[in-house]
Amino acid sequence: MTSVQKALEIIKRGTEEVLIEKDLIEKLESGKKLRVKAGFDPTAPDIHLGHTVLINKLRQFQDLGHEAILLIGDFTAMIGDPTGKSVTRKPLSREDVLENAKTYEEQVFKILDPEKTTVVYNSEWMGKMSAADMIQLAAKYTVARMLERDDFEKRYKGGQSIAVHEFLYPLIQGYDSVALEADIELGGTDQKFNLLVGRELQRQEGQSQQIVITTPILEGLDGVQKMSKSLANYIGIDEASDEMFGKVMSISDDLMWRYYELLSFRPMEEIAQFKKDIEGGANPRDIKFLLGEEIVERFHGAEAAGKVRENFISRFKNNEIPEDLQEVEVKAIDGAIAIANLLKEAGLTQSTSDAMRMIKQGAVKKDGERIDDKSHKTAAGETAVFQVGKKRIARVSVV
RNA sequence: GGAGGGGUUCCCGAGUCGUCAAAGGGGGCAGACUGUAAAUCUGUUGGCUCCGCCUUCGAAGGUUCAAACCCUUCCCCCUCCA
Repeated sequence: MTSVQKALEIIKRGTEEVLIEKDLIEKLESGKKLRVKAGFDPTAPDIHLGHTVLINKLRQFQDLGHEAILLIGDFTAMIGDPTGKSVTRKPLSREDVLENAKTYEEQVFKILDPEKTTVVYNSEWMGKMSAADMIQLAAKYTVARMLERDDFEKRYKGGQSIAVHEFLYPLIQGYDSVALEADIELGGTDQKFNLLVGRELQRQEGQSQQIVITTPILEGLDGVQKMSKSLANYIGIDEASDEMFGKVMSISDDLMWRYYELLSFRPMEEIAQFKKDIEGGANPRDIKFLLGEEIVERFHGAEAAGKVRENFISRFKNNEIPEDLQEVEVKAIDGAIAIANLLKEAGLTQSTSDAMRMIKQGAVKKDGERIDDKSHKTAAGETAVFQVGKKRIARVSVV
């Protein structure tokens, strides 16, 4: 296998589409250091593993010796979001954008090598553009072709509104590729249209057209819907190591392979071997341990990764209470507090009604002892570990 | 501008004056079984000072002993016509 073939194999792993593969091979064969662009809107600074699929791909290019260009879409973010969501997002202030971008960079550099990454802001060139320039840019694309975009088409046919400025977003994103002379652009599958506009604009400028590589949208912990904060099915890269590990352990075995493909840097041959091991009787849980450890190591370092498995086993298998758990203080009324109120005040249940339900269902434990008496009280001065189910736990002091 | 249809608890979706905190499904949570997997079974899914009470059915008023269901006004959404 030639080095180009090897590179191609790494690049294609876990991607949805590569357009056009033949041209990619050509670019790789040229031996040139390729400029690989990936854009981010600095609107939501909290990155979760779903976002890292793309960043991982960028990292792989870095490892292959190419130049990673992290484009922060500060210009676009300041105008507002065009994705056709019913609620128009409020435009961000310059300060918000810069603040978010900074957070973004910090998080992204847990995956990317900062030394080999070029960070650029599209306000750099877009901010200088005059109205006349903008019109000229708009002249390069037709309405008919704009309407080819999936969501535009749907909305147009469905009689829903499309604001004129929404047509400008693909153009701006495409122009970014012209300004950067990108060889390759990475994006989620939902970005495909925008990425292709980049190719078209580059062609008109007489540039070599960028290769478009789309990555799939990662499923969340439920294995069905896309990972997102609002669906509460995500693993944030800032989460505590035990938490992160626990969440990885909670995914289904089927989903594990998806995560391996998109989130792990282990070679695919090794992953294939894991599958064989399981067929031969290995416990899938142990293979999942390895995935969890790799992910924890990436975001928390080797030391943290060395401990998570042990913590996990002692807590869930041996039912031990973890050492560093959340400490909460709760105020007593007349020298004591009823169990339902304590749980609610400690944030372990949503309401006292919810707490009552949990008690009835046998989900509540105090220092490891199940509590099924809802009139149970805890006196002021007492400190105990309270649990609701397996996941909610805290050390509560009554004051 | 004209005609019609609709807004119900996290989502979908029944209900159309009392027996409705509101069927059913989905999702969530919890218990059992496990590997905090899957599958399965069970329970639960507005709030509270929790064997009882309080507040919900787009909003505000009104009729009634009693309304999610009837009336009025308003807000929003959808379909068709122009």
